[in-house]
Amino acid sequence: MSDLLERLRGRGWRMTAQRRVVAEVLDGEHVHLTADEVHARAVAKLPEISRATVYNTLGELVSLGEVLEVTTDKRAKRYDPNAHRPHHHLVCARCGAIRDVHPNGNPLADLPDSERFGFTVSDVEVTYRGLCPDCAAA
Amino acid sequence: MSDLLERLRGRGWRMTAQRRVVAEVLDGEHVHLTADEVHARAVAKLPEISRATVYNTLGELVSLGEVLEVTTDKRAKRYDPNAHRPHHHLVCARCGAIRDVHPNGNPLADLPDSERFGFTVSDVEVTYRGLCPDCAAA
DNA sequence: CACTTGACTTAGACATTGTCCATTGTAGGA
DNA sequence: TCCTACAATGGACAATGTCTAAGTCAAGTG
Ligand SMILES: [Mn+2]
Ligand SMILES: [Mn+2]
Ligand SMILES: [Zn+2]
Ligand SMILES: [Zn+2]
Repeated sequence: MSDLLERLRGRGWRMTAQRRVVAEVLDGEHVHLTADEVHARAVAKLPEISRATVYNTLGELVSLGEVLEVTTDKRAKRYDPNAHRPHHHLVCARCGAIRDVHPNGNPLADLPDSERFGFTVSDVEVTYRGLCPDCAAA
Repeated sequence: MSDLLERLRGRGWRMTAQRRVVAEVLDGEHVHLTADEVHARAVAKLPEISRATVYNTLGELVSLGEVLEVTTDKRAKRYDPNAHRPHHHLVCARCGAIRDVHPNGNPLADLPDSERFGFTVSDVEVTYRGLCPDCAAA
């Protein structure tokens, strides 16, 4: 994550202990934490960090394009550090586990003009749902 | 919507003024109202209907498969009476307008086994985003 | 290194969306 | 018409997210 911290510093970010900790928490593959989960993990490293700062920092990271906001469930937004390789999501309907996936083809091309209603279509999100191996076994 | 009411009566639903009004509100093409929007429209027809009843009734309609829950924005769930023809959604990123769309192809087939991580994949949701004609003009 | 300043953090109030429960009301059958 | 199980109600509560006023501090300046 020092890559991320370097980029942020280069963008004029003031480097604080709080921001460093949030950036550290958002590291890894298939990481899709809610704001409160980020806060809980950040508190473990920096007990006095506040909820508001976690929300603020996540919002800034999203604005900067360094983190994606994903809404695979109807409850809380999730924050995804894998912002550099476009991808979609596979979600377990039972336990909520989320994996990054890279489907073949281009779903944008599958939407004919007659189904665009004059919209300028620029983006598409695909969410696959099913049961993860553990939940399917149970 | 008397189709819907007939089906519901056939399923043993007790018919109340409240349920009738909620069913009436959920009629039409490209209808994707939030619970509070449904409540506001229901109140116009039946002033004493409560918020809890609207939530309860929507939940029941979803359980019965007569209405779909869609989460095209990160705020409130939306309720979609078009539950009988599978479809996806096209959303204006600026004003939130939502249209039902029917893309070509089968996105499930575009997810290779190597990208399924052992999941049993059963469903896929596709959300197209862009600007509606009005918002693109502005 | 000390100073300064505006950006950052904090705690908690507030807002929105949704759920739950005890009480009251009523649809529909006997 | 009466009964009763099911439904509606209002309000408390919960979860998630936003906002603000006041205090704090990173980092540039000299
Ligand atoms: Mn992801
Ligand atoms: Mn729809
Ligand atoms: Zn699972
Ligand atoms: Zn629009």
